[in-house]
Amino acid sequence: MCNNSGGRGGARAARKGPWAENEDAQLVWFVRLLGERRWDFLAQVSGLRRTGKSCRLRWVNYLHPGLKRGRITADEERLILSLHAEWGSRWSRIARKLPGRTDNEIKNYWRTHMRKKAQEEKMLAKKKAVAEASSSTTSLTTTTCSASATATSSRAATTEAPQESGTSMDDEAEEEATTSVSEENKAEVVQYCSAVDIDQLWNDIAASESYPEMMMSWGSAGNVAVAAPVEPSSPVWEFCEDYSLWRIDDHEYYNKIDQHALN
DNA sequence: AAGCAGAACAACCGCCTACTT
DNA sequence: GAAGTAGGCGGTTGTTCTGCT
Repeated sequence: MCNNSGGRGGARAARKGPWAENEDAQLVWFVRLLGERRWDFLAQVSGLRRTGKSCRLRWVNYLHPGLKRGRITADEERLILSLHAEWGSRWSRIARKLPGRTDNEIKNYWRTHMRKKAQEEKMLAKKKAVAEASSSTTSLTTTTCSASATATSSRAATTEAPQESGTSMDDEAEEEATTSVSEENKAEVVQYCSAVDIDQLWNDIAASESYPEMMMSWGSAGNVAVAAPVEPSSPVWEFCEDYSLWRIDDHEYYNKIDQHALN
């Protein structure tokens, strides 16, 4: 029903594969400007040769400022386990209970860790059941298998806790340091964006027959990096350019952030 | 150092639902 | 109410990273 390329007049073939840094920067810039909506439109006017879907996914899973990077902690794992036991594969729902984690992240984590554990437990239980007298163990259902798997995994997670929690502490400290800076930066962005009423902007865009040209005139034209100096110069873009905003998991980036905060 | 296997992560695809016209 | 569209979701695949031999 919904075609990926969607939107009006999308003649160019959408680009696929890994995102380049300039694409990320471009996306961040336009999301800050236009908000997290109308992804097809955003994809079109930003000059990114990506589908709206792809843009949204990139933003939600990788570029969103609220994202927590680093390994899933023992606490998070326990939460995932219990929520998965309750809701099943409702990843987005589970993700809402884990601030800073995306459904994709949790889904991947489950695939690589938990499912394997669950399967192992299942196999063990099966072997055990076969080994034992078949008469007494006929009531071993799939449900109980997975339940025991969950319980065991949970226990395993607890034993791993010391090592993992150490990492998470570091991550949290690091994240906290970053957050304070990004808040500062956000303030700059908000200050800039508040100069323009975004809703009014959307209305104007909707009313305009030639909105792509209108947007292009802002300096997208397929390359914000080059066109960025157009008036008014965006603090977002400057920040992206100077501090590689898109590489939010990069330690070097964090260091730069800290330096930026001190200046 | 090279090769391999498994883990981790990023991205795409297809379907579904909610919303708009 | 029907049709079309945008966005969200879960499943899956492809790529990169990491540790081991």
